[in-house]
Amino acid sequence: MRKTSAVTVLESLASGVRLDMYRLLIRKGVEGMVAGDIAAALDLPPTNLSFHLKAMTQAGLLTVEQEGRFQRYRANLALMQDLIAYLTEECCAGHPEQCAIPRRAKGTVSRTPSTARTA
Amino acid sequence: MRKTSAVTVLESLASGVRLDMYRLLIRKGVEGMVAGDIAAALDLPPTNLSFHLKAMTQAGLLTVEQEGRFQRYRANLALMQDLIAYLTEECCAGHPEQCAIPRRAKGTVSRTPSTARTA
DNA sequence: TTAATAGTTCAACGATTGTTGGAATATTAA
DNA sequence: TTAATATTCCAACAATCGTTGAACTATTAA
Repeated sequence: MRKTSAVTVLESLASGVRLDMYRLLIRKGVEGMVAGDIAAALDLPPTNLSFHLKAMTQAGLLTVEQEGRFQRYRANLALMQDLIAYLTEECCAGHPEQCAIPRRAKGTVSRTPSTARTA
Repeated sequence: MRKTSAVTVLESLASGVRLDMYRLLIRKGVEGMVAGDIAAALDLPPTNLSFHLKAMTQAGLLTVEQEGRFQRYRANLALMQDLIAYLTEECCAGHPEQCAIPRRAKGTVSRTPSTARTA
């Protein structure tokens, strides 16, 4: 992950509203949620919801898929894993015995339901 | 971790400068770095550096310890772990088989060099 | 004591962000 | 076709954020 991407992802999580949106969607997994249901769950006016959904989708944190007149949003789990790796990269470099952050084996790549952008 | 704390931590990482600062410090582990060396490494004017160090320290992401006329900063690894747990909490709730995010065993707590606030 | 070094605080400014209502677009139902 | 529903786009405004220079405090060296 590049720095600019990491900043964009972090920005798009750094607000109470967007954090709620992301956590709501990550719970739903592959099912995801349509925009209207997210609005209802979090009690947000549609304009505002759309603003945040767009920001998060552009950051890659969410994916969208059209379903008739609904838009279904899903959390992008792979990107979250990349972010976590970026944040903890080379933690305690050269002194793994001091380090409390769990390390992933090198080359470990996990399969994800869907990483592709739908938009 | 509470939502307000998570937002504060994410805000304090959501900028190129602060992300660089954090990643620099997490590499140093328990050694940490004094403010002047951080400024030199990232080529930042002291006023600006101090502004960001303060924000990150108040968010709990960094700890400070005075050493004579120097201030030594260290990354708070425990808080990063809490944040990661918060972000991935209840991922794919009820459908672990769909989920690509690695789960931590319940009750897993890792020892960290220092979690206490020094200031 | 005086001077130098390390770092923080303050005030100001420009830039960016979040929220809102209203208008626009797209899809489905009547 | 027309009307209703779902969602996005646009413009405006207030609020917040990041950067800077100048002034300040604390510690150490001369």
